[in-house]
Amino acid sequence: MPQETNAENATVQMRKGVLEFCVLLIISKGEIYPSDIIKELKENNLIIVEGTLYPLLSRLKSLQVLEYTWIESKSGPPRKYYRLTSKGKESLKSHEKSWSNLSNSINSLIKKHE
Amino acid sequence: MPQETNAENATVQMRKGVLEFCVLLIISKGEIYPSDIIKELKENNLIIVEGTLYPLLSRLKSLQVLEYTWIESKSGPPRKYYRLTSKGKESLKSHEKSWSNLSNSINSLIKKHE
DNA sequence: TATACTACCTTGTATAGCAAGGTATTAGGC
DNA sequence: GCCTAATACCTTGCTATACAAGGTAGTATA
Repeated sequence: MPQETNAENATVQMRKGVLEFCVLLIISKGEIYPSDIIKELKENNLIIVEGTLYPLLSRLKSLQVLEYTWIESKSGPPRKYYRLTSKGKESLKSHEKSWSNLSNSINSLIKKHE
Repeated sequence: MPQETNAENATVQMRKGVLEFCVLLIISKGEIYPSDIIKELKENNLIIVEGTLYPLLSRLKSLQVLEYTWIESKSGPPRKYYRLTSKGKESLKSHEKSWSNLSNSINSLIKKHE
């Protein structure tokens, strides 16, 4: 149902803009497969679901920001282990700048208006 | 055209999730009309255009987060001066919490992965 | 061999930002 | 008085993307 009025909506909206950044951050640590990316995001209070992550990973793959290798699992079907390409490392850097600019802007707005 | 690959896209995406918060912050300082809201956002490096702001203000009005008064201008057509309702003040508080949670989550992700 | 679990992926819907274009009021030059 | 510019409000159509829900397939285990 549309037109949420409750408080949770604020959180949801804010998280949207930074998901790609968070995913790049996590992948930058080392090769990882989607289900574990979701787990790690949740541990950091950043909720995400499969229907969001898979299209995001595909998009980043087709933009040559990410690449992956199939690796067999000992406890189930094979997994796609993702890593950053060199383009991905550049992209992460620019996300980091964006984040730092954005949080500076907002923190200064907060200071001005309290 | 879709599928931006350049660095600016990161900034654009991130700003999206926090626009409502920024607008509430600015209005919380005192009555203000749309064109001046845009000016103030720009001064804080948060680009926004009319086609984004007017629908946002209407939405917040219909959710009873904002209210406005028409005030005559000495240099042009009359202006809608917006202010927060009591519901709006609550909403601002929850946005502030969301912002603080989100930036904590992300900053801890950054620390972990550097 | 059937069920549970893990892992991958797709489809349809709603939201929201933006580009572009439109209407109306006032001021100022002539 | 009349035309142009400036200011201010608003709408339409498009696109991107997050999510809910549901689907496919490989592996383990009872």
